[in-house]
Amino acid sequence: MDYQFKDIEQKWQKFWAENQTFKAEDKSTKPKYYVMDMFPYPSGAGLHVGHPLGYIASDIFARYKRLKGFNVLHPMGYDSFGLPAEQYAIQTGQHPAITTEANIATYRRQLDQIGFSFDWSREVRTSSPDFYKWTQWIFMQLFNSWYNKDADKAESIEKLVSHFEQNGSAGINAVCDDDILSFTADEWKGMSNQAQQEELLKYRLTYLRESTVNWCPALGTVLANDEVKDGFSERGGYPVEQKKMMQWSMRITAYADRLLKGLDTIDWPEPLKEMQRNWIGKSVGASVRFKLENSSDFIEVFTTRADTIFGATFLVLAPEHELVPLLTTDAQKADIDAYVAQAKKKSELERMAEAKTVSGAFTGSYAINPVNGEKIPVWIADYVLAGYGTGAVMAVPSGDQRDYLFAKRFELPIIQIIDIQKIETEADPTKEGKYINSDFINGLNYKEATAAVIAKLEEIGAGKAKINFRMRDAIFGRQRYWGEPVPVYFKDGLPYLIDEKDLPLVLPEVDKYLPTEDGEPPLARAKGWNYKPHTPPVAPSKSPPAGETLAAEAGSNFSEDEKLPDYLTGAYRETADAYIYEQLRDFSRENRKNPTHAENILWQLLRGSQIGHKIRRQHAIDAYIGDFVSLQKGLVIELDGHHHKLNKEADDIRTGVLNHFGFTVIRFSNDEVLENPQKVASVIKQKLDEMPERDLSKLSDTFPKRAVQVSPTGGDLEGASDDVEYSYELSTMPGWAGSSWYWFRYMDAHNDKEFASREAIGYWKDVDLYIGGSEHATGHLLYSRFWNKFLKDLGLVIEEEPFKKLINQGMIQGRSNFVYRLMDDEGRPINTFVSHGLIKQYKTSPLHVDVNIVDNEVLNVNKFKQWRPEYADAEFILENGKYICGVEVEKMSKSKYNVVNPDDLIDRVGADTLRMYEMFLGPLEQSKPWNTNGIEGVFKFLRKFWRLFHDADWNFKVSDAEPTKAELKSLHKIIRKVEEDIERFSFNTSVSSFMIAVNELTDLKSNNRAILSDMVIILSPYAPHICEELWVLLGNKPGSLSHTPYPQFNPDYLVEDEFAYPVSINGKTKLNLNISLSLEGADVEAFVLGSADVQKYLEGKTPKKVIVVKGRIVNIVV
RNA sequence: GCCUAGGUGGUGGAACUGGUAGACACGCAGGACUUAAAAUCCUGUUCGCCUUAAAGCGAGUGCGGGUUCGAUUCCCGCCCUAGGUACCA
Repeated sequence: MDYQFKDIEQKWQKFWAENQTFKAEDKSTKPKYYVMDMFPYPSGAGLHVGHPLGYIASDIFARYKRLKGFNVLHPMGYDSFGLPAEQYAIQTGQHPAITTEANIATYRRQLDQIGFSFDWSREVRTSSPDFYKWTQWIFMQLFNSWYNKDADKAESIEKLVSHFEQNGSAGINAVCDDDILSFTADEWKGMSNQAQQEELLKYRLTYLRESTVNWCPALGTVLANDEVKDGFSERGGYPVEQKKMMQWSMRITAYADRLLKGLDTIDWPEPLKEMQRNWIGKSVGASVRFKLENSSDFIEVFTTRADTIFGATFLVLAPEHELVPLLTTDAQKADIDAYVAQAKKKSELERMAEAKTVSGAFTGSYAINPVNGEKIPVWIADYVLAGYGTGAVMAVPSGDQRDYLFAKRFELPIIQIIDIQKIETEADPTKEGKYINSDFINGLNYKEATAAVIAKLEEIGAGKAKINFRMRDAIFGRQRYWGEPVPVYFKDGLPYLIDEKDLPLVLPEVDKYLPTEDGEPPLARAKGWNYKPHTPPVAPSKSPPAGETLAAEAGSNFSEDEKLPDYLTGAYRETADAYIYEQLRDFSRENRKNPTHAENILWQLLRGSQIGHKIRRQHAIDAYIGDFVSLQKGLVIELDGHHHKLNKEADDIRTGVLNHFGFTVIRFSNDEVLENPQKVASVIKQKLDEMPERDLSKLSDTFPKRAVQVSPTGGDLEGASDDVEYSYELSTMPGWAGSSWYWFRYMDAHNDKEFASREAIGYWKDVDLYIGGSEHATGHLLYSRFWNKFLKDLGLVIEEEPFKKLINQGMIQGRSNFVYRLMDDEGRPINTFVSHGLIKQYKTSPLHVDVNIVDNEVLNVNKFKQWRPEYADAEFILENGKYICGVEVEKMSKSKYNVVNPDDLIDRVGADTLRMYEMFLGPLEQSKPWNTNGIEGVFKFLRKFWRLFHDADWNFKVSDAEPTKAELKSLHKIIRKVEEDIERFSFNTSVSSFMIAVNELTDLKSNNRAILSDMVIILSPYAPHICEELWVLLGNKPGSLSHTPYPQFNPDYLVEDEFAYPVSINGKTKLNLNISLSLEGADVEAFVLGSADVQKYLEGKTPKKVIVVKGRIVNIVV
């Protein structure tokens, strides 16, 4: 039979699936090899011909490694959370899970028919609760960790708490927020739980912070920096604006240095490493404090050129700098205000566009240069960015071009500080030469000067060496539906982790996938979606309550009130039912012992009956604990921490419940209390004075009592606890959450106890080869490295880096074809089309034409007429009887009719041809336009290969004779070549070599079993279907090919007796001479010079010199 | 501007550490088979000059220089293309 690719391919795809041929073994004596692809987002459009490029390469590699005796893990999955499914859901109401499921089915079908050797038993989907359970779990570990700079690793938050308990904040060197408090151990213990939690949040590796975010109103979500291009969303191109929002962030900056250092240890493409280095943006320099002339305040600047400090003739602040109002003198106020207002109005784009114009304003104030006491003016200008460094620079016009232009524009002094500096027309940033005009560093070179200046600054306390990073913490949240819910709920405005037992926190159903009317994320639409803790939320790190002892230790002012009333009697009993009270009692006691700073201050003014009303602290009412409560008047006074604004909805519910029970609620912010506690106290007093007295004796009647049965088996207890509900975090995780750790899940994809077992991680360790696109350079690939390092710090994984070797496959661009429609004199189109070579003679307009009806730029005119009804009677102006189309390289997209679908090609020439052709196209890493021209060549090659095994009538026929020397030479050449090529990922050249080998064997009329058998093994990674078929025809067991050993290369077969030496004269090759390889240099020279042909070329001249490179070349110099 | 990669026939591309530039394939041209087409096979194909032909001569890896017996490969300067990035102090 002729080569029947369709039957063969279907047969073997079925066989592999049924026999799980490619299932990786969990335990193996073989060495491991982990080959992974960047898993796809299953989009609705399905695969185009560019997508499989990387998958084919990794599949060839995986199959090759199996032949080489490795236990290969080669998995595939889907990055199935994401925006497109959600956009589609918004438009159609279709649940994203359904769309995603359907798209995955399409992807799977398309992948299967290319014949990949994936271990599908390990498939992962980031949107599956089994998977995102562990994404949430890792989030929880991040929440429970802080970064210890001294140990240079992440540690558990318990460790930090125990340090605080023993030593206070002293001796902690952490990566954390700027506004951390400093406190003693006693002060720490004296804080309320609320205050402690607030403080700890400043250390956690995932934390809440008000940050300026890229808000896209059209998409209703926040975008990462790399999703915004020039002020517009990358997806959809909607405008993006800056907005302040409370957001979850990941403290990736803690790992900046390790992320940078790690790059030197991994085998990744240089451009990609460079992008990461830029993104991290480490600059080594110094921070310097410039004292203000008439104030104790100072301006801190960051500089990478501390050595130039004697050339600093002014300071420049960003217009947004916080000291600007303070610095501005009355005389300059109008100028400064105008400039700041103007700068504010300018968008990022305008600022960039005006980069060349110099503008600024003088504040009127002066600062003192710490090294020489010079008085220098302080200016503001928008070339200084608030977001980088300290938002202030010391301007050295002689060395920095921007400072130079600024100095020229505003006539500020420019001081030459290096002897060889040329500063007549522009700044000269040289580091060569010796310093002048620079006091104690005069005569020093750059290195010495930098060290000397920093030493001096440190000595006088005016600065120190500092390293600055450009990288910012990564925002970790989207106001979107189709993502992982964050395993957090809010209590009193502070975030708490849900219990690990409650994972996965499953994405709830909503009626619409849009934000709510008041701008809350879609998850706010989920009915009754609230958290019910198993125990009241207490910080996990808290020491167990130790009754009076702890209270005594806490010292402080809480002695008299501390004696707890019997909880079953008295007023407490009146306002909370017994069960809930029991639940809340410990918690409210806890709070009382650990008030926030503001609570503490206010309590000192309210306690007892100082204001004429009896006030209770942390009093339980129904399921809530009021901060301060007057039972007589029915007033609840609440103090809000700064996280409170997050939780307006929860607060409203709370207020509603309290109102229901006859309480009025008034709120103050912590800031109000801290600023003016007396005023707050007097407002409270006034309010209480106005309110009528309540009849407390009737309170127990009006209070709706539940029938409480204290039962160990639950029952009503469950029902009762339903009321203790807290609002979940409503944003979801960003797209990169699941992809930041998925390679571990493949190692142990069905584990429901751990994200992956220790044994699995211990065996597979890391990814040996990772193939994917470079578009993830600063997103996925940076975050993955971050999470990997974090998990390593926790001792959960082994390697510091996740991906040992990484290859970027090039982008496959589209190649569009055009036809040229003729226009009449008025520019109206006529139904006549002009061939590309003739368009200069006519007035035409180009139109995209479907590339599938064009073959080698020749339009199939009949198919074109059928393509669109309006072209049915189109006419053509041809050249040489053909219609030639124009060509342009563009992105592959439906609207440009240049999408080539792998399904069509597989139907036409088969998967094996497609696989080999995609490799044959060129180097894997190079971007190139797709061009189907030429696929025939590969198809012909496979037919030719098939024919080697068959006689003229297509009967299978091989000979069992001893292989000839020529056959062995062809075989061993290709054995070595393919080995070398695969190891250096040069797949295109090995396809060429296969063609050469098959051409040679065809010429030799070889059908030798031993030779062909090895050929089948070598070719099988590239064209697995045809090889499996031939393998069985050769008499082997079906399916055994994939794990059969790769043939051993034997150099003996390539040894030659003779070599055709190219003989060149003065470097120009003139002829070839066959010379025995047993001859050494001098003999070769004698042989060459003895040759009559050579003498002819020498024309009687005597050679000056003869160079002989054995086995390579002979060159004669005359 | 800066960083990184790259620039080779009509096209995709090959040439491992300096050693016969253009492998392999497409396309194109000519031919064989066929009533014809498809398929298949054969020959030629870097450019220019010369020749009936065989052969020969010259140029040639973005441009200009250099090192070398010999450079697509190494060095210097420049031009162009792609990707990244930016008032980053």
